[in-house]
Amino acid sequence: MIKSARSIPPSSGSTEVDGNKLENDLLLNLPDKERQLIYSQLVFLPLRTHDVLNEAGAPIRHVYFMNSGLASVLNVMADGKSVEVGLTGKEGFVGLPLVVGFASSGSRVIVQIEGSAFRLNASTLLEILRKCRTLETRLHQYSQQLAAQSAQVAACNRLHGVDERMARWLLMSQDRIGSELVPLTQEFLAHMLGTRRSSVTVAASILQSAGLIDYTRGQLSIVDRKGLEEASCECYGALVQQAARWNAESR
Amino acid sequence: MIKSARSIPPSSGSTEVDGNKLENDLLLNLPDKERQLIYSQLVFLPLRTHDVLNEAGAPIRHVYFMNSGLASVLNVMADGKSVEVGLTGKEGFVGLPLVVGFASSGSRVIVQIEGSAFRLNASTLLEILRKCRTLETRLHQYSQQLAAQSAQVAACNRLHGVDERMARWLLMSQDRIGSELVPLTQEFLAHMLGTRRSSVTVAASILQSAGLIDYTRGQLSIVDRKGLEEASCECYGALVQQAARWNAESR
DNA sequence: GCTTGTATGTGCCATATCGCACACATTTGT
DNA sequence: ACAAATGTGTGCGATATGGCACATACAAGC
Repeated sequence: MIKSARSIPPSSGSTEVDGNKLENDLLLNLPDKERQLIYSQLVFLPLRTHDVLNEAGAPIRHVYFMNSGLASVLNVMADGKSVEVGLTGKEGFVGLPLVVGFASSGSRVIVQIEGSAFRLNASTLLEILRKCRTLETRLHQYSQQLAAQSAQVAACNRLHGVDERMARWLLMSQDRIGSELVPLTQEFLAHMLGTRRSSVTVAASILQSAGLIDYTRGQLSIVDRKGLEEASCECYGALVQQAARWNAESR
Repeated sequence: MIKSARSIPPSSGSTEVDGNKLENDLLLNLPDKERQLIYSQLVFLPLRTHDVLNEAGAPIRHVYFMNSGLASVLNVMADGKSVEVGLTGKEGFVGLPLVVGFASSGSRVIVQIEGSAFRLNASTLLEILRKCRTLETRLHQYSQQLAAQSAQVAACNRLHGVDERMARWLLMSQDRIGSELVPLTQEFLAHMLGTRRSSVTVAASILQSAGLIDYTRGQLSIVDRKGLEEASCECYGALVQQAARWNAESR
C-alpha cells in the first residue's frame, strides 16, 4: 500500500483555540512567539457544503486555515463547466495569492465536504505575516505543494480515464478527511472530474462491482483502499511521493 | 484583440550583465542594493533546444532566470507520455521549489525554443535571497502566476479540443518569445499538448487552411494573431486577464 | 399514503481522439 | 547522386466520452 498522507505523524499534544480543537497542520507546532500572535486572532468557522470561500477574480476578504472537511479549488469556464484543479483539507490554506501580495483570488474555492476552518481578515493576515516568518515559509511551501497538485491534475486530465481519475480523487479525499466515509453525490463528483454525471455513475458501478467502494445516495465509502490504489492511475502515488520528498527536505 | 503580455511596457533603459543584455523581468528594475548583490553572481548561459534545466525528483543544483527563448514545465508519466503544465519565457524563473526551502524539483523543465538564461548555483541563490526581499517577493509572485497557469491548463486539458489547445499554446508562446516565428516540430508540440503527432498534423492543417498560421518542417509562423485568438479557447484570454489583474494589484 | 424533489441507472447516437501503419517530402551527410 | 535521418500527410478501425432523454429508486414532508 502506498504510504499516504494519512500516515504523517500527528502533532505532539492537542491544542485548542477559541474552545475548538486545532487540527490545521500549518498552525500546529509554531514557535511560541508566532503562536501567541496568531492564535488570538483566529476565528472558528463551521463550513457547510458548497460554501464559497474564495471567488475567482474577486478580492480576498478572508483567508482560511482548513481544520476539517474538504475544499475544492475550481476552475470555472464561461459556459459553467468546471474542473477541480486542487483539493485541500486540514493540511491546507485558502487565500494564497494574498500571501504573495496579490489582492484577488485566481480561482473559486468551495467547500466540498462540510467541516470547519479558522478564519482571518485579509488585513490581519498581512499584519501577522510581517512578524511570523515560520508561518510565512510554511504558506509558501504549501503553495508549492498545491501547485504540484495542479500540475499533476493537468497531466492526469489529459491522459487518464474517468475510472482512474475517480479512484485518484477518492484516495486524495480520504487522505485529507481521514475517514472511509465520503459524503458526496455523483453530480458533484462529476463537476470535480470535469465530466458528466452519467459517466461517474458508470465509473462508480465499475468500482463498486469490483468491491472497492460502496455507495448509496450521497454516501460513498471506501471498502478496499489497496484495491483502489491499484485501480487509480500513477498520479496518486506520484503526488504522495512528491509530498513526502519535499516534507523530508524542508527540515 | 486581447491585450497580451507582449504589450507589457519594456523596462526603462537597457542593462547589460556579463556583456549580455538582460531581458528577464524579475531581474530588471531591482533596487540598487539588490542589483549589486545579484548581478555580479549571474552567469550567462545559452540554452539549446531540449536542454534539461531541472529534472523531476532530482536535486536543484542550478536555478535559471530566463532571458530569451522558451522553456516548458513537463509532467512525465511512467510510460513516457508527457504533458506540458507550464510555459516560461523571459518573464520567468526555473527552480521555484528552492525558493521556498525544498531541495528537489517537482517536474522536468526543458528548453523548448533556444535562447539564453542567467544561471546561479542553488547555494548562491539562497544566500542572495536572505538579503534581497524584493527579488524574493517577485519570485513568490511568479510562483503564483505559474500555478495559475497549471490550473488553467488542467481545466483546458479536460474540456477543450486539440485545435483550441494548440491555438492557446501558440499564443502563449508568442507572448513569451515576442516573435511570429516559432521553431518547433509537430512531434514536440504533440508532447506539449499531450496528444499524438498526427492529431497535431490535423489541427495544424485546419489552422493553416484557415489562414491563421503557416509552417514547414519545424518552422511555424503566426500569420493572423487575432484570428488565432478567436480559434483558441477562452483559457488564453483568462490567463492574460488574470496576469494583468495581479500585476495591477501588486504595485 | 401520497406527492415532490433529489439521486442514481441506462440507452442511443454523434464525435473526438487513440493506436497503428504506411506513404511521401525534405534535409543532411558522404 | 545516393542513402539515411527527419518531418509531415493520411487512412482506418477501436474506444471513450459527450449530449441528451428517460426510467427508476429513495427520502422527506404533508
